[in-house]
Amino acid sequence: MKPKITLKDIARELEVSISTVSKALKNSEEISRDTKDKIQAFAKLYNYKPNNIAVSLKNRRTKNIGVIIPDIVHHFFTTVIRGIEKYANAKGYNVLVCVSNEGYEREVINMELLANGSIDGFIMSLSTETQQKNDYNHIKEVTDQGIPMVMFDRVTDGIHCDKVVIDDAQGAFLAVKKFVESGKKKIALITTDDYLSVGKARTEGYKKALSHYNIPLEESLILKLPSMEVEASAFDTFFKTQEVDAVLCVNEIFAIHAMRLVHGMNKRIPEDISFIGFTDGLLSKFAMPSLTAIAQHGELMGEEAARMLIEKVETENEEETFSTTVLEPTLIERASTL
Amino acid sequence: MKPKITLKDIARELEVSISTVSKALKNSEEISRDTKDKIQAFAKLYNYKPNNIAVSLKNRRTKNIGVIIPDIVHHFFTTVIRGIEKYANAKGYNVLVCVSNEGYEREVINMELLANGSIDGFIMSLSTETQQKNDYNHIKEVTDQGIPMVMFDRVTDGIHCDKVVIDDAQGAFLAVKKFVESGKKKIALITTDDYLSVGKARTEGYKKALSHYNIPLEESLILKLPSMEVEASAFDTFFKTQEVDAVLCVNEIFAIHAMRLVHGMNKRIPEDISFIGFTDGLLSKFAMPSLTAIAQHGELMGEEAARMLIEKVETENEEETFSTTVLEPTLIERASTL
DNA sequence: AAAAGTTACGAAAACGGTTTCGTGTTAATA
DNA sequence: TATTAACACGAAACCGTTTTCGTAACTTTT
Repeated sequence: MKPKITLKDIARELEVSISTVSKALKNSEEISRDTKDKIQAFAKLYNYKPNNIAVSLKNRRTKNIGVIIPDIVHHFFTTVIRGIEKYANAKGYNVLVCVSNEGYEREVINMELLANGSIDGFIMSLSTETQQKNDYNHIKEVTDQGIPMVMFDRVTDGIHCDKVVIDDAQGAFLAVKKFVESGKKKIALITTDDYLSVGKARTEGYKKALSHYNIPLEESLILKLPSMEVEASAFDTFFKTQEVDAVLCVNEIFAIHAMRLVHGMNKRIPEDISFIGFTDGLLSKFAMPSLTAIAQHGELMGEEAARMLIEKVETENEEETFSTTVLEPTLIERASTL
Repeated sequence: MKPKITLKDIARELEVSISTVSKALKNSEEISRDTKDKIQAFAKLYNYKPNNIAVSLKNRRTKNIGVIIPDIVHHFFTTVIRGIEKYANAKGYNVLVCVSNEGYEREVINMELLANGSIDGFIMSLSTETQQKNDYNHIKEVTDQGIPMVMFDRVTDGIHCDKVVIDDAQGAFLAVKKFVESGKKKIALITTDDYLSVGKARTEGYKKALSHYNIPLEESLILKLPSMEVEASAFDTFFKTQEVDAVLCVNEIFAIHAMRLVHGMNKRIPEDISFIGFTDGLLSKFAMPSLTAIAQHGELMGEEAARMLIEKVETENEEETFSTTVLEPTLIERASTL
């Protein structure tokens, strides 16, 4: 075991000052070729690497960006992280991921933790609990301190910062459009309660599309689940009592579950009932039949968020000016629609 | 915008020394009740929070643990992270996740980055490229520096450290056992090339089980794919040329893909051909028919890894003694087997 | 009343770097 | 030869904490 070597060690060993070593390792013009060669060789030999913590403390820059997501076991969020990593790594930034686990408490803890020096800026998506409580003081505190912040997907008007979202309403609109154009009339929506910003937007898009195509809105065709958990009985009674020929689901799981149920009822997919699901993830691709999906372009979203954040981090913030990037969703057609 | 407040600020404002402030905030006995009250009130008012970077530098402890995984868009790894987070957070540790993206280069970069002061210890799983190159010097360097390290799932004998794995051979054995007990005879294995430690172990378990049940091993029943990508044509010719009544796949994707193919060939699942897949993830649960799976208990694995790591981090390492925890896989029976 | 012990606080070093500003030595200029 | 400039390096401050040690001002003991 050879413990880490420091500038001081090198200085002592080579009988020069610490500042000389520091400069030599940065190839400073101030230091003679000879001395630099000697020091650099020594440093390489002993595999010297500067201590990040010390550098961060001195520079007041960490080259880390903090990401807080509600759930790591969730395809969409992981694709966003992938996008963030991609851009950030290319720019020489390190990504620290923390998980709020959909809870307010952990979101606060993680933010405070990272905010106290560990990162140069935040990228985050709100936990459901935070959105339900509608309490954003922990976030306001961070932005008030001048720490750059970008919110994505689950955002709020309550915070003044850069944002990147997809046009969820437009996604729902696209789905309904697809249904209508293939002759569907009784179009159902399976969603969660409105506490999630995205859920609300999707419902709006659904309604707008119906009215745009002159299809009367029937509230009974909207199934609202209290949470993201699949409640089998709710699905059951819904499909037993409602006449539908197309179903839009706000997530893959709902869609897959519904398709199974319908399959068991001896209806054909997509002829008798078509399906479209939000969040083009693994399940959509591998479902049986494969599920037509509204892609949310998580990776792109992540890249964009990282781009915005790093931009803010690296410019001396002259004036505070925030923008929101709205990504367009795309319909990925598969076997569950005509 | 109110920038962060430091000890120095408080000291200046209250006309005491920095040390007094520091002690007062830690409720030191050395400081009088009056002074402590005054300082604590002031600190609370201005929402003072110590700078983590400075504390880390001083204490040479970060309370962070670094996790390096090959892929974030992967259910198994995310469940492991969930387990790590669960244990680590409970112990007051923060988890920093970095992604090697299955590449050697990024694995090295991430390790060096985190190793230089950002974390107290590592939990990692090898990238495929690293396993292919069989080059572990970057890891050796870290452990040589005395930084605690726990490897999970994709581990190597080349590194001397704590490990936690599941008994992959046993998992394959369980699957074959299940097949045999339901009367299957022509048992196929779909796997990747042996460069992954886990793949090798699974193949071994498969072979061992066959011999245990006196079933002749037919190499032609083993389909080896060059990568994790599904090569449709390879699957196609395999199922067209081979007579099989049961298939064990090393991952969900292979299994789902094969099931689809077989479905299209008008064979019944599970009656004509049964399926079992490794890694009980989302796809297994929602496949059609649902897939009998070998659960790898990612969350448990994560918890165990975190436990081992924090144990090492917190004890003054008297002597170096390493252990490997082997988790037992479980067969989750679903509709794809009899 | 002198000696010893408390109490309450401050000075300073340390963590591991970066960076500004000197300064002694040599080389170039007047 | 005296003056100046270039060169090569070191001292020291600084980032924001923690912690050891020293000490002035009281209080207690004898």
